[in-house]
Amino acid sequence: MTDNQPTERELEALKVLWEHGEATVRSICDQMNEGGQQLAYTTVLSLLQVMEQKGLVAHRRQGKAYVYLPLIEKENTLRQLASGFLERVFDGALDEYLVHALGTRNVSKDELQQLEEMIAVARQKNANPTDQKKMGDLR
Amino acid sequence: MTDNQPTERELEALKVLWEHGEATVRSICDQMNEGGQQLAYTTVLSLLQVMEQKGLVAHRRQGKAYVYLPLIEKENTLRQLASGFLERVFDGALDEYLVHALGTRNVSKDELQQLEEMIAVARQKNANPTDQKKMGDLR
DNA sequence: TCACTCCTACGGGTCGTCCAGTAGTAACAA
DNA sequence: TTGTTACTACTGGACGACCCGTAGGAGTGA
Repeated sequence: MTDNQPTERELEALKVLWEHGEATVRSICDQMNEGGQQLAYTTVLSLLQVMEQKGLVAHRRQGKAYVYLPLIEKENTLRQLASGFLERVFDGALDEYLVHALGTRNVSKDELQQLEEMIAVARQKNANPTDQKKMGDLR
Repeated sequence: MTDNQPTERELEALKVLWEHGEATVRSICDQMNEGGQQLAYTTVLSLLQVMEQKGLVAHRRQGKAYVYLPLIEKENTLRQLASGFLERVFDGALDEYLVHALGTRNVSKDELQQLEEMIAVARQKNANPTDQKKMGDLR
């Protein structure tokens, strides 16, 4: 049913909806344009109409305006986008991705800290305490 | 001039060219189809013709066939794609990206190890910022 | 009633992706 | 020579994503 992945532009609109729960076309348009780009009102309206056809959003009338709300869940969507991109561009090699992402800009100390914590968590998940067949090569 | 980023399909063709240095349309087509998809020969040819117009590749005649070669560099291209995606989808939050990418599948011990090493390198760079002002130009 | 301002609907343009159909050429057999 | 096979490149068009100008409807104040 809903294996329809949003395009990148559609994702922008979804972000607004996820943040606010629901929003009018005008409000979505304004917020999408806060980042510097200038999309016409009708462009955003068309976008939402297509998205509704795909089952990504729904709308209800409020006065003379439409209020749109998201139908798909944020976490799932982002996860699928992240892994899809990783697969298509870096053939699934997470470290390859990271080395390029890290190469672009300076990463703050805090960010590095968070990354390390995430890796620690993943490592714990990985380690299955019941079958420690091998030596203690915890690094 | 060449700020023309390749699309995802174009990137597939570029990967083949980066790996082999240069290749005929037939050979590129075959290798793009190894992953399971089935693109028609003419599809790949059209793709390459468009890419040539964009300045991403060039070709020379070899017998009756065309041999294409890449005009843009791999590392730079991947870096720009990685950071572009990160920016557009995750608003630049590397940890956000990682938590979703990690959530999709199991990450091997080796991969985690490599990730940690990369973070260690980044941390060092942070501590000693004088000698990588030029990182962006070099690779 | 008229002008103004907001809204949605509609049609069309550009670009990326894809391919069927077509035409050219070389090799080889009848 | 003729025609068949097996390659090649080229052309035109379909479709979806993205974008917007314009038309038309509805409310509001003068």
